[in-house]
Order: sequence, then C-alpha cells, then structure tokens
Amino acid sequence: MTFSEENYLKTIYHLMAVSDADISTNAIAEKMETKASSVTDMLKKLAEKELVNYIKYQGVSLTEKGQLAAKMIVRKHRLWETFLVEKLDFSWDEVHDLAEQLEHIKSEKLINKLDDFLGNPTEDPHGDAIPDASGRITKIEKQLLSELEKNRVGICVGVKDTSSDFLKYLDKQEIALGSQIEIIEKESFDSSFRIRVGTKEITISHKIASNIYIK
Amino acid sequence: MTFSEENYLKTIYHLMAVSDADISTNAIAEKMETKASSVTDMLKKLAEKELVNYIKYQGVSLTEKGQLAAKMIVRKHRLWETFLVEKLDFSWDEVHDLAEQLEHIKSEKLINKLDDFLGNPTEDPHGDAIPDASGRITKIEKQLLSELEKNRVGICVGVKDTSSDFLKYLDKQEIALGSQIEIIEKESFDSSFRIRVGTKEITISHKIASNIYIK
DNA sequence: AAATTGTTTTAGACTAGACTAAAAAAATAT
DNA sequence: ATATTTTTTTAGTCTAGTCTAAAACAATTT
Ligand SMILES: [Mn+2]
Ligand SMILES: [Mn+2]
Ligand SMILES: [Mn+2]
Ligand SMILES: [Mn+2]
Repeated sequence: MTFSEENYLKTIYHLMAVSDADISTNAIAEKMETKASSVTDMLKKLAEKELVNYIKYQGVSLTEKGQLAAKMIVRKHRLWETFLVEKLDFSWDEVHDLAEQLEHIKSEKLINKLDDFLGNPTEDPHGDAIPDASGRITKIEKQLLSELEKNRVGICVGVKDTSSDFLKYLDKQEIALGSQIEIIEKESFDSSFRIRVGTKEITISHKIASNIYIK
Repeated sequence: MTFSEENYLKTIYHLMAVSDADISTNAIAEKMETKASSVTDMLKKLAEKELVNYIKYQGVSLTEKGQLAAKMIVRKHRLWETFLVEKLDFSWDEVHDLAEQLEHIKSEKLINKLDDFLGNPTEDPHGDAIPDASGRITKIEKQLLSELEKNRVGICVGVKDTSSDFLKYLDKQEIALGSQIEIIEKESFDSSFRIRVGTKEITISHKIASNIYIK
C-alpha cells in the first residue's frame, strides 16, 4: 500500500466515524486539500483492491479489510505521537505532523514493540483511543464540555480539535489532560462559559468549550 | 528532497568512502539495483540542485552541500538503528531495512531529540560511526581481523558486511561487538583462521575474517 | 416539468521515477 | 590505427498521482 492510499483510507475512516452515511467525494477532497477528480481516481483504485465499497455518484465506505487497514494506520499514528510526547519530550501540539510521516513506516513488529515499550497505552496525548494489534478499540466515555450543566465538575480527558493553535491556547489557559474543570456559569447571550480550572477562574467561548472532552 | 534523491545521495556517499575517484554511473546502478539510464536521469537532477558534481561520461562526486545532506541521512539511519536495538530490543541483523525507511523521516528536531534520548551515541549497533548534528564524525581506528598477525589479540569493534546472513552467522559463533578475539593460527593453504573467541576455539574462512573489524 | 445549481466523473495533460532499446562515447584489444 | 567491447547517455514508453476543463449526473428551485 502506498502512502497516498493509506492517507485516503485514513481520511475515509475518520469521516465515517462522524457521519454514518456514505462519504462523498467532495468531503474527502476537502479534508485532504486535494481535488475531487483526484479522489475519484483513487476511489477506483481502492475499490479494485477491495478496500472500499464504491458506487459511482453514490459515495464510498470502507470494507472490513479497509477498516482494519485504516485502524492500523491510526494505531501507528497514535502510538508514535505517544512516543514523541512520553519519551522524546515533545509537547502535544508538535507531534501530529511528525506522526503523519511515521504512520507510514511499514513493520508490524516495530509497531508492536513500540507499543510494549510505551506500556501498551490505550490513549494518545490528545486523549484519542489507540487501537490494539488486532484493531480493537477501548471506547472512552466522554462528553463535550459545552454539554455539561452548570455547577458540574469533570476531568478533561481529550480534545476534539487537535490543531497546534488550539492546543497552545489550552496550554496558555493551563488546561491539560487530567485538569479538573467546573462550570461556574453559562452565559446565555453568547453561549460562553465561566469555568474554574484548578484554582483559576476563566471565561471561554462556546467554540472552545465544544472542543474539550470531559469525563 | 524526495526519498529517491536521498537514496541516491547516500549511495554516492558510501561509494565515495571507498574509492577516491569519481563514481561511475554503473557503480551506482549496481549498488541500487536499478538501471544505468535511471541513474543518469537522477544525476542530472541532483546536479541541477547542486548536490553533485556531474560531467557527462566522467562520473560524479558529492558537492559540500551534497556531502552534508548525505551525512544527515546516514546520521538518521544509524541513530534509528541504535534506537531499535537499544530501546526496542531488536537484534542487530533486523534493523537495517527498518532504518532504510526511518532515515527518510523529515525533522531535525526529532533526530536531535532521539540523539539525546539515546545518550548521544558515537557508534551504531554495527560499530559504524554516527555523524553528529553538524556532520562531524569521530573516526574509529580499526583494522580487519584478516590483517591481524598470529598470536595478536583484539576486540571486535565493528563489521564490514552488515547483511542479516553474516550477522546471524556471527551470533551463532558468539562473536559480538566487544568480543575478545585471538589469532591462534593462519592457514596458508586456504587463508583460513583459527581463532579464540572468549574461551572457544573456532575456524573461520578468510572471507569471514575480512568482514570483522578489530581494535 | 423545466431550468438552474451543485456534485461527480471523464478526458487529457503534467511530473517523478522507473524501464527498454538504440545511439554515442570511451576503453580495450588486435 | 582500427576494430571490438563496454559504458554511458538519449529517446521514447509506462505507472502513480496530481491537476484543469469539460461532460455527465443529481439535487434544488422556480
Ligand atoms: Mn494526530
Ligand atoms: Mn492524536
Ligand atoms: Mn544499516
Ligand atoms: Mn548500521
């Protein structure tokens, strides 16, 4: 499997996790910052290899085989991110682009040894689940901070947006995985939140609140 | 720089370490298991980028810029090999092919952090020197076991052939980096060697002896 | 139901990197 | 010095992956 094929599979996998319905050519093109015509070409190739179910004009979904392949790429991505943060002391906003490269290294043995070396983690530095060697995922129950009621308290267990900008913003506000967060007030006018993080009280926008996972 | 360009540079670098003279198109083709015509195409491209000095029909050599680029690839290769052996418990005959993939990961920061994580090693698992971040190499003085006189004793510090087959043979004979080796007898008829490794006495062919470095 | 708009596919072109076959140049042998 | 062999380059073809522009199809609006 080529890098490009792997990237398409992974993108379809992530889109399927959100949508249920078949994935459209345009959705893939947008997410990958490429053109719809390029996507069509690739879908034909992936269908030929029985990695996706593809019917012209009707969108695409992963086959079992494609699903497993996609999970293995996600597994590698998240294990490498964990390695970079835990062992090489990278911060959580720096690792995604590097993992985009490392996820294409081909070796089951390597990734399984890396898994062991890291102590078989179930979550990556952003709180996302790491599939195990057979593709199984331990679902983490979590909800968006924006869905929490006033006066409730929770622990930050993940982020939805993993962009460097957002993660740096969280660093600045001293919000990290494991931080305790309490909803002090929900402002109905602009849907912003007054929250307590540790001992500090801060105000965050609805957009911020809807990108933080709480348990 | 593409993977392919990097592989050509690295090959030219290794050939230059042996030969002094300019490197021939055929030598590169042979080492890379490709065709001379493909090599010619690539040499033009590398010359365009000022990574090699190339004159039609007269062979090729690395420019300063090309030399540094090649060293950085070698640095990455050898640091990854060290990581795989030291941290992930791979054996020295398994790591080369994996390092061939890993050496193309693009990130100075990653490789420098990996270097620190490993304790800034100066040699890889095969006894080859690891260039530092600026390309400097600490030359290791060593000689081939085959050049050693009778009754001399030395320590195995490296291997010339790093093929899996050869390394596995050494494992079988319990020869590893750090092993003490004494020349008991040199057989003039077939140039074979009678040696003592630790407490064991064994016979090795001239070919074997000329692929082991001793200090 | 027809027209408009949006989406997806097709057709054709381009680049990187590989290949084969033929031509050109260099090296070697006679 | 000429002929032969070997090496290297050129010319042309192929595949993967991308793109633009045009055509085909689907969804919406009037
Ligand atoms: Mn990521
Ligand atoms: Mn992640
Ligand atoms: Mn190696
Ligand atoms: Mn090595």
